[in-house]
Amino acid sequence: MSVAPSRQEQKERTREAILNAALDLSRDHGFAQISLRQVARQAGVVPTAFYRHFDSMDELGLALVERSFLTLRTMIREAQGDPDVLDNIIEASAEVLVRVVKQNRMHFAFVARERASGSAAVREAIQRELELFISELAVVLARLPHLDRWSSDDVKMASGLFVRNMVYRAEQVVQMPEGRPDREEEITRKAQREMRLIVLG
Amino acid sequence: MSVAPSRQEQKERTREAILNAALDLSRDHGFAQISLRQVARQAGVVPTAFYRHFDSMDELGLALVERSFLTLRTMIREAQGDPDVLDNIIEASAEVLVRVVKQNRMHFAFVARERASGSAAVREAIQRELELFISELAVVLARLPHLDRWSSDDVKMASGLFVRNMVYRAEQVVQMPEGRPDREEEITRKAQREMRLIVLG
DNA sequence: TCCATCAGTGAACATGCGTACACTGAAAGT
DNA sequence: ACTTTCAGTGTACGCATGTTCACTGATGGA
Repeated sequence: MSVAPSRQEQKERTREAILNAALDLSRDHGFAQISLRQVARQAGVVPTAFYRHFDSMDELGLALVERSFLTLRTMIREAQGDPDVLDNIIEASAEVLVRVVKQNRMHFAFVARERASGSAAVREAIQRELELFISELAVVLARLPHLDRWSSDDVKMASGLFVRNMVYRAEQVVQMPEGRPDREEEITRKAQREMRLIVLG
Repeated sequence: MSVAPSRQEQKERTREAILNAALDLSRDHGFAQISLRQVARQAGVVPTAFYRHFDSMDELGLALVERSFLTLRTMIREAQGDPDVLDNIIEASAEVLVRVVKQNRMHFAFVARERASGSAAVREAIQRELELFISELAVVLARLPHLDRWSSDDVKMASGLFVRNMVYRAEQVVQMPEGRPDREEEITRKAQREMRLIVLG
């Protein structure tokens, strides 16, 4: 027998339901095109209940950006701790990229999609988070054998190229049909070659 | 005294007005979020008149993609003819990029924005055109001093990196405030360094 | 036990939407 | 001179939207 959830717990569950509903609907139509009522319907809640959790769709969007980048940050933190990754950053990071993106397909799809379009608020939030991510990655890259002699500007530039490439490859993985390990391997391989090109430049 | 325009001419003018209205409105809200009625209003035409030119907003979107890539193709054709560009592709192409993007700000903004989001039809059309553009650029790149010994796969990859970089820098130029030649120069310089990094890899 | 809190309800509204339809009147074909 | 064509008009429709408001009833502190 499960105990009755507390008020807080129940509210949190509904909030999650709304976030997931929005993420799910964004997949097909893009976040900017979905309506408050659609989200509420998908979340199994009446439209007005939406306002108990978010003031507007814009706020929902910002919450989704935050949640998505939490995943990305976790990824880079783990990579920093793993000695394998530091020894062999290119091969490892390309593989990690494909794996993590596959596991968090929806979040990456959201970021990749809404980065350039979407509402102004969402777009700006993503741009800011992405800059932050590039800076964080630059710190990791600076400790690489080939790059420890580069100027910090150069490292940051390489980090930027890395991340832009990641975003692009993430788009591909996201658009990739489910049961195609061959396509997946091809993407991993191409990403590796491109990253090598950047780092060995 | 101007002569009365022929039926055809007048129809073409209205078509252009609709295209420009859509491009203009897309700037602020994204193409997918603007309505048929908004476009008609901005074009100075009644909503039902829209149907005399396009079957749906999707078709309007495809027409916009086509028109935007015409600009891009013209650019690369000109670059191919110019000996300056071939001798010195990196410096020249970065400058050309910034200049052309500035002149066709709206078209580039449209492509950059709708590439990842927008309706499925528009998205796919842009993806297709972009692939085509990468192939065309690869032909140009293959004739460069450093790259003439590369495998065609490698050249195409470099071309892909080039174009993705271009799209990214175009996004920046588009978002750039009007009277800021310093920012413009900075973008040109960064783009040059990145392209050099790619080609000399 | 009583009572305040507050997550979720349900009806109502004004508004903007896409599209169907019958129309008008000038241009172009005969 | 006539008739046909057809770009653009004006009305009307059913529908989904965001937001308002008064409400309900279980939770949880007193």
